[in-house]
Amino acid sequence: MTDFSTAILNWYNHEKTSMPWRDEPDPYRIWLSEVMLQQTQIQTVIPYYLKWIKTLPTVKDTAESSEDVVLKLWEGLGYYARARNFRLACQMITENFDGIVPSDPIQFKQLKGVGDYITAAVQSIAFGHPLPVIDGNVRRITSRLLSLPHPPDQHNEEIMDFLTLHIGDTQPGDFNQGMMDLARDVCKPKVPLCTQCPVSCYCSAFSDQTIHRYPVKKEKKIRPHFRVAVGVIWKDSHILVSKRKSNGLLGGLWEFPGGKIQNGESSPECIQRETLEELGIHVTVGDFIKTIQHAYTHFSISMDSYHCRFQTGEPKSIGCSDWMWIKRDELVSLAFPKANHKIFDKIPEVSPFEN
DNA sequence: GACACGTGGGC
DNA sequence: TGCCCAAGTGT
Repeated sequence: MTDFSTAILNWYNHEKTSMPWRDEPDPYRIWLSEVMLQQTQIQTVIPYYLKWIKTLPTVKDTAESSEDVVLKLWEGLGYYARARNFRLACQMITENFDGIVPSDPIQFKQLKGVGDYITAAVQSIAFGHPLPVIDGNVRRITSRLLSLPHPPDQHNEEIMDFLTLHIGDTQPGDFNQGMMDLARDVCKPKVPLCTQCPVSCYCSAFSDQTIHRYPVKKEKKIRPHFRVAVGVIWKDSHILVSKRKSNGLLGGLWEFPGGKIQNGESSPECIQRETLEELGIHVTVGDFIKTIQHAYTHFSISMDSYHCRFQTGEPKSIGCSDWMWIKRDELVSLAFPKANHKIFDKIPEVSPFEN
């Protein structure tokens, strides 16, 4: 136990904020919270976490659930592979470990969606293994403590050495959470509150008055912009939705058929081409509905939507994993990316092609 | 090691 | 408004 680790633990025990999974004895629930917290802030996670443990309270429940149920619970959280992998990992535990979350870090890390961070977090918090977590918060605070001269990704070894020196073997979970909480609440990205920091006396950047230089930033990349067109395809009072292939962007979620607009192509032409390519059907394009702007992390889109009338062909899953005709009111029960809800809100109860 | 992979909030 | 940031993992 070093003076530094004592300062972290004292701060943590005094300032500890309440979260539904904090002091939770069940490794499954701690693990679920860590999966949801990847690249996602606490206030966003809380309602999703509570809904999940109410619906799927144990490893066995998640292992026996369907992918659709899991994606519906995750709808709006983003990074949907997390949900698919967590379900697969629970199935692995049911089959190989008798439904018990492994307390051996080597075995635990074999599970789908479990990397260095999740392993260290769950194994330290739930089982007391002295494994340091390295997340975005820890990288930032360590960059400042040690005045690391390059972006933190290039200093993994120094960061790990520093944490290994201080984590101790009596309260590794509290130390890890203390480091993350302190970095989040005090050693903030833009305006660090150094006067409130219990470890400023150990901080190289603070003593040099160069906090603002750290962490050293990587060069940023430009994000491409895509134009997309989709059709709300009517056959009598039903509309057609297709399910995206289960890997890749928004994998396994339902959407309106459509795709990227090609050079020189109009939105209606794009919809006719995409519905033929993806589903093997012919449609006519009717009234324009609206255009939606949506920004993802690595690209942005503008999406035109049109009412369409189904003409000929029997839908086939060519460029998608599934399709179905649904009534307008059934749409609310489906897993849907947020952008498509904005179109859904504009859809009338009855087909615009009815008399 | 670089890139794909979502979404909401802050300023 | 546009850009940055947030409890990472898989390929």
